[in-house]
Amino acid sequence: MEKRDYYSCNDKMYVATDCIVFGFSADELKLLIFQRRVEPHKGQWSLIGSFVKLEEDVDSAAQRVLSEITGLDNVYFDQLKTYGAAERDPGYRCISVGQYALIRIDEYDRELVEKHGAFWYKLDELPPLCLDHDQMVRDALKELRRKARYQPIGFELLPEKFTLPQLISLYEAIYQKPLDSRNFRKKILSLNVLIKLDEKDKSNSKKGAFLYEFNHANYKALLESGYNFVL
Amino acid sequence: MEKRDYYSCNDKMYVATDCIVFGFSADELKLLIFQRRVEPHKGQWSLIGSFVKLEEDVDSAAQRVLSEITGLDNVYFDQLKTYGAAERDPGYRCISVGQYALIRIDEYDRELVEKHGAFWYKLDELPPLCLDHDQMVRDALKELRRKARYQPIGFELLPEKFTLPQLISLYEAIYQKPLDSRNFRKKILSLNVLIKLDEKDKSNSKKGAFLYEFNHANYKALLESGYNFVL
DNA sequence: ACAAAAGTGTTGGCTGTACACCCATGC
DNA sequence: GCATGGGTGTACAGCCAACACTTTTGT
Repeated sequence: MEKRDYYSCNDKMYVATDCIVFGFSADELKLLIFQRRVEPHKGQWSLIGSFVKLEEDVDSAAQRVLSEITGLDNVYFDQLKTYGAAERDPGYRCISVGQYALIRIDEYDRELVEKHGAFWYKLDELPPLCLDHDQMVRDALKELRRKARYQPIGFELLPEKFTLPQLISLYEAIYQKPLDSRNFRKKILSLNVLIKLDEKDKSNSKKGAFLYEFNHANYKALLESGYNFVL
Repeated sequence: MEKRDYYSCNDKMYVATDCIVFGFSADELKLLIFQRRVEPHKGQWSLIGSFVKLEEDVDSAAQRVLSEITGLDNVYFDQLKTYGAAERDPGYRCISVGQYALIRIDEYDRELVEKHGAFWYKLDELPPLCLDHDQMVRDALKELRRKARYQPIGFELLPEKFTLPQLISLYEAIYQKPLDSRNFRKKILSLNVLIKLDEKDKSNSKKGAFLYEFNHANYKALLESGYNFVL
């Protein structure tokens, strides 16, 4: 960046971005964490993050990190909030922009993840994390629950083709409580954002469950014509 | 800060915080803005903000700025989102944590505000703002609308004692549409978070409207016992 | 034939919304 | 006595929540 610095009488500091990466498999919500590779707190469990570079958007930094560790390029992610307490990082003054990401757990690159020393942990078996990362996880889970009610972001956690029992089980995992399958089906189908396919998935039952796809066009139309639906 | 810098091979940058300051008077939502005093874009209209200092929380920086300009110490504010595009500020690489604040417009220090060259503008008569501040205002308004539905933050914009017609008019200003006063009264009174006083405010009518106070204890209890109310 | 998961409808209660008139007072 | 804003009640509709049985098919 060859620009003049107009602000040089003020303080500069590090800006990091940390990603709270959710996945879903075997009816459980999982989180991707790894062991910190820099001092201080080297070796402690940590969210996946990176410092933001001078010539890089904060969002690009999150995308870069996600892509480095999972091998995925088009991951859904969104900003959570920024953690800016003066003493949050003993390494030096550093603020962190928390972002939460949703990953189709069957698509990520297992080798790449392992090469980086990263692991998927069940949400309720998470070890303690370094710095304020535990707080970030709590905040992200709250935001995921909030957002999943108003936008069908849950689909980001499932494969392209999925069954209704899978979808129900995902929402049960997000809200940590059992849902009534009849009511759930009624609601979700009435939105007209699912395309029923002619295939069945028989991996979980002899009868087999019909596969569905998400209908992006209808969803967009729904949003534009007054989005007052709740899942 | 006399600490060792563990991260010195990474980039440092400026961190600013900008406040989207809402007020309410004469049935209109207003925003506090001022003319930027530093290059580049000196003299252009801008939100109220400051660089964050090394030894200062991001939130403290926002509080400091609000207090400097309005003379108020206990202003309600909350984080909106962080604006981190690499090219957002031509002065140098600088990310900004946007925070929105709600102010009782009758309590702030008029002289102090004027001394800083700040003004209250009606939301729909706002001049163009510098950098990405227009976007911040749009985002803040959206968040204010969202949040006002689930938490009675609207009260932060009214004096300690207020009338129901005032409260209705505030919500009409926030949502930019007329509300049905009977339904609004029913809903808000059923929450049991208002204390009816024996005083009337006769400044707007000969009959006079009863004054109310916000009942913080009942509100807290309501929140704790499963907060499923919507205004 | 039986086990195991998938799929399907109805009802009652509650909540949001639409709607119009009387009340109190100062002038 | 009249003009102005403050305050009140009812009826209908739509939505959410509760609830149990039939279907399919592989073994």
